[in-house]
Amino acid sequence: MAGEKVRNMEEFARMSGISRPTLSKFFNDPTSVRASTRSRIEAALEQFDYRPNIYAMNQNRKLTKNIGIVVPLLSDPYFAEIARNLEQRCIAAGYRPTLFSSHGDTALEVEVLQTLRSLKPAGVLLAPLGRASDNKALEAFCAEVPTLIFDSSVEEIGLSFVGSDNVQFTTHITDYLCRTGEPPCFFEMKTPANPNAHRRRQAYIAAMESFGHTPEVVSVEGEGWGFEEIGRLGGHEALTNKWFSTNTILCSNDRLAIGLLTACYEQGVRVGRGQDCAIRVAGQDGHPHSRYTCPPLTTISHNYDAVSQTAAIALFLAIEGQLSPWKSTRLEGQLILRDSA
Amino acid sequence: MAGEKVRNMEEFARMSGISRPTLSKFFNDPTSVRASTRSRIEAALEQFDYRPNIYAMNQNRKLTKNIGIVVPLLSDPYFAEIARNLEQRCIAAGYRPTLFSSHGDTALEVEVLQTLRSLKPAGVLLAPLGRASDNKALEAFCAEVPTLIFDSSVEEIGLSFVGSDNVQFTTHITDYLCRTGEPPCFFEMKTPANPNAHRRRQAYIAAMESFGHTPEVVSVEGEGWGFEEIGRLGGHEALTNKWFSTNTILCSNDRLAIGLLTACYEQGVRVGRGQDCAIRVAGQDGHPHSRYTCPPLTTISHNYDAVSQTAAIALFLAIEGQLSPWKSTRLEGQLILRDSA
DNA sequence: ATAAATTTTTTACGCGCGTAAAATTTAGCT
DNA sequence: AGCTAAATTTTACGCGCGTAAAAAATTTAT
Repeated sequence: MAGEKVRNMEEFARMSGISRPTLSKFFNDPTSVRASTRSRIEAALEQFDYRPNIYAMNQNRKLTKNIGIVVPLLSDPYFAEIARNLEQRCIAAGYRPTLFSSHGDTALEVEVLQTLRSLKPAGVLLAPLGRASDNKALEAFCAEVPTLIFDSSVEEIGLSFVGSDNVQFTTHITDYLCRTGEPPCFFEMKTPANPNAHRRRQAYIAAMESFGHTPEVVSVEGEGWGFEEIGRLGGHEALTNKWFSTNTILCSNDRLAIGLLTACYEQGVRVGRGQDCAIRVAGQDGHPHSRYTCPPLTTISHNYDAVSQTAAIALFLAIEGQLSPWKSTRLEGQLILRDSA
Repeated sequence: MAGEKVRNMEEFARMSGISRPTLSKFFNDPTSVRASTRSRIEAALEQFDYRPNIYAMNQNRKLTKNIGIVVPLLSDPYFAEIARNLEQRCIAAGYRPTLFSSHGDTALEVEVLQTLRSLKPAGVLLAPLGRASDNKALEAFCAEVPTLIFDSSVEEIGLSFVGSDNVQFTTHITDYLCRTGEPPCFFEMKTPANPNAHRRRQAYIAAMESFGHTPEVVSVEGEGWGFEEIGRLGGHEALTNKWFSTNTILCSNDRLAIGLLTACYEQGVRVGRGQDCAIRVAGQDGHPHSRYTCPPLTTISHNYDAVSQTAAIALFLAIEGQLSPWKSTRLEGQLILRDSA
């Protein structure tokens, strides 16, 4: 690790007494050389400080070891968490992940894809913006680069899709709410950013009807990715105008719920399942912050680990040649019972 | 933009009728060629789909256009937000930023620096882990790569330091709390992750003494970067054992405050400045989430824009040869009054 | 021990672009 | 128009490594 610096592979070949092409093979895949050779190289790496020049490496290689990870909004801890998880898995598998965020902006997402193209990645893990995505650009990109879509599906694009089973999410938590109190109203954005929201609304309606209740959907205005503020403002409006027909509110996602909780606080409405509480609020996503709201938020959580593992493994297999037909994998979530509902 | 693909610069030279060396100059810096030539090249770029191969580009260039951005924990929205801000500034200035997170782990921070080395970046914007950083590794890195330290200072390392004026932060908010109610106790981690926390404690003590009050510091156990949980558990302990000598609590940072608010909720302690409230809680940082706590958190906010602008500009100047002596810039924060205090 | 299979070495070329130096063209100015 | 300064073209080499092919060495099997 420490030791005198070596300028290039040729010099390292001389110093270590191993031919350059063999070293090249080693750095490309350590298991591709005989075990005895490998240990000789590793011993030399201890003595000398040498790392291959990544630019020269990637220049002629048909396939780099780069993997791009793209999320719609890195400042959302949910995406930050899943990105971290994916990043670690890529490193563990010997790839070089690079993190990108579309920052909730269509044009930026397209730019990220452009940047990604020039990185010549072996593969890409992409969570699209959703409704705001430039679908043609996505399609063109997927045709060029092996891309696995996660979180938010966009038709049958890319290698496969891995995400959560939104229908199960909403059905499950709706069922819980119905069994433990008044049936819930559904609180959502009128023009949600991604298709998961539509699935959740539909699942809510279907679940309510199957339980013999009348679904009540409250859709509030608001554009963009500032969900908390949309939830807060929408919450104020809904509370003031008594749009909620029952004392239980299921939010389309946790960030909206967080905003609604703030609105409730600001209107002096007590939230929780206690006798002294006026309404119950539940979210969906298992957002990292949901534990720390007041009251702590009852929600149904993504299986972060399973989603990222499934996505990563599917991409690795595709990169390594194990092509399988397009498939959609949707993982179940887990109900997290807290004080808010 | 759209049009037939061109394989390399030579082919693009033929197609556009402009010599390859001139194109090379153009792609390195568009303003370095005559305006008429520039517009001819830009016209050709509209017709043909060509982007220089970044690997070939960076192979021989003494200085790449890469800039590394390193934060200690990307899943903390505060760092995510400042990283986003820096990223945009780099792009606007014609650089290629790459985002890294140390994920709160010393070994990972060292690994990130290793990875960064092989990227041969023109410069790096680095927010160190702080106490957990491997200072020798940081020093060695800074000696090799132009590095601007931000957020959390580590001796006189790198080009310069840009961050917030923690003394001003704490003095200002302590003053506010003293003027509007009982003087605050100070709530912090016993072994904080970064040096800013020490400055804040000291500034609190100094401020209290200068106002003629007795400082009361409550330090709670807890390791790592799960500040909310540390604040919640420590909050329970402090409330149960009546460690707070006044009804006002100034937290070392917002995430700790968020955890404390949850503890208060769980113990049925009403927080706010109303008559019916038992205690007041304030934070420090202007965390993106602080608006949505219940009650919304009174805090003193970093000047995100100014910090990132100052940091970015300082780095750009250094990269472009305008070397100036090491300097520490600490920017003032702005008090944000909300319901919690 | 000998042949066969595998691995390593030798040799050699090319990737796409940066960059230097000299020759040539173009623009700016009186 | 004529001159100078600046920009562009021509020519040519090199960066560090991937990779192919053939020769040599090593390991494994018989």
